[in-house]
Amino acid sequence: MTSAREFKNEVYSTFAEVTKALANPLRLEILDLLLQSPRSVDAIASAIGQSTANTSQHLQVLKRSRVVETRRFGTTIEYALVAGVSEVFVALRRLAEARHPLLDQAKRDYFGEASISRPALRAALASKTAVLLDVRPRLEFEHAHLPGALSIPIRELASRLDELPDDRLIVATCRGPYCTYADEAVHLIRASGREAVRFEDGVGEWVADGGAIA
Amino acid sequence: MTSAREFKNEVYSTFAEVTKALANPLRLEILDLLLQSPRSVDAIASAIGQSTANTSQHLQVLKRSRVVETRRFGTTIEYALVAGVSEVFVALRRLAEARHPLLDQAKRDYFGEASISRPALRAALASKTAVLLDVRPRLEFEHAHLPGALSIPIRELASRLDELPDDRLIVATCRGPYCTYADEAVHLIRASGREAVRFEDGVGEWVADGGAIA
DNA sequence: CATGAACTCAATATAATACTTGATTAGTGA
DNA sequence: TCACTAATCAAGTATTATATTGAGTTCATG
Repeated sequence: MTSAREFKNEVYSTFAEVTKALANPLRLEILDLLLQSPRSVDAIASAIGQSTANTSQHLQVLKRSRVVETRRFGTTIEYALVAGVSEVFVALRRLAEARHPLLDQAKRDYFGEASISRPALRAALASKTAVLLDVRPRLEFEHAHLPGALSIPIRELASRLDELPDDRLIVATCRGPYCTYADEAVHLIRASGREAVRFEDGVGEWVADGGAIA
Repeated sequence: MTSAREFKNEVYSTFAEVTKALANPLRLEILDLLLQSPRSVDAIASAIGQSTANTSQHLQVLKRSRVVETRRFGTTIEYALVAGVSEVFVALRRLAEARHPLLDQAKRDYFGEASISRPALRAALASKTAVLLDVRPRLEFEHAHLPGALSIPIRELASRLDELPDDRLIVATCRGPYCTYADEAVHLIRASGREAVRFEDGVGEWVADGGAIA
């Protein structure tokens, strides 16, 4: 019979297997990507700027602690978040931001763009004074998006600016608060003479908080 | 001007400072203790069965990542959780348990005790067919407890059994699902001829979920 | 100001992690 | 079967984390 102390050791060690999987910047970046949609190893590797081998090894770590799961399609293997992970991820990010206001500061310093909050966005959409523009790649948009959002991937935006109304505020959104696509979009749209701001959160936060998705 | 990649590195590295603090079994056990009430270094050290020096160093890690904070009282220094941490901790524990059913299994195998769920407890308390007994140390009880709970610390329970009603179900609760005091209490109370079960969660979970506290 | 208690710090040995390189496996299609 | 692509594995090195020991602080009290 094991002692109560051994039992505790086992419990907290098992618990720590999950937290250790989250204890690495690259793996957090990977989870942030997977929060949007499942991806292949190669796609993740190029998104985070790492070698395939290194990316694969990080993915093994996440898989071993059952934070992600895999499906095979021919020669490619698709990694996806396990249910329940997105809630923890978003909660953790909130905590990190509350403890380190510099995160927010760094973002502001770097981009200097205006952003719109969730309640303000809701109000603006309801009164039809704004439209929501999702600039993520088509696949991610199709996987999940906010209701009423327009989809123009950032790569196509420059050539499709004429699809945007010019009498409303354009609210650009992408993966999350650290995704820079929305900021690029704001630049582009403003250059065309329209008004634009970025959504201060992102699709990930909204969905994790139970926001309706289409 | 920093590149978008450097900005991302900074963001996820800062983020990982928090997750790294959680990536160790002893530190998780410490957080589980602090979820109940603030404590001195010595108290934590003896609770987790580690040297004062080692405990102090783990606490420094938690403090550096701003997961805990300190207050000095004379020669003793009290460590406490920072606001927002308990939510993350409980969410993480849920995820860990969902991924590792063995945790639950191990608990059941070891204790073999019956437990009562939250809705069932609410109903039983409302109909006055059960009383809730909190067996944590007095200080923790005073720091926060569930409404209507009776307080008899586990050490005093054997000599105070006559304070318990003998016509109602006694529901024992302590810190959390891995705290073994509640199981010991159930043993003792059953030996006195009364009916007893443990509460399947613990005070920590209930409070983190917004349950009313006295 | 000397003492003891509560805690922190510094130095060390050991163990675990991260990233690279190059080899290997699994599946696809000519 | 052969070549090609996607992914994993294995080995080596550099870095980082952990627990122990013993010394050093800080503060209340006589």
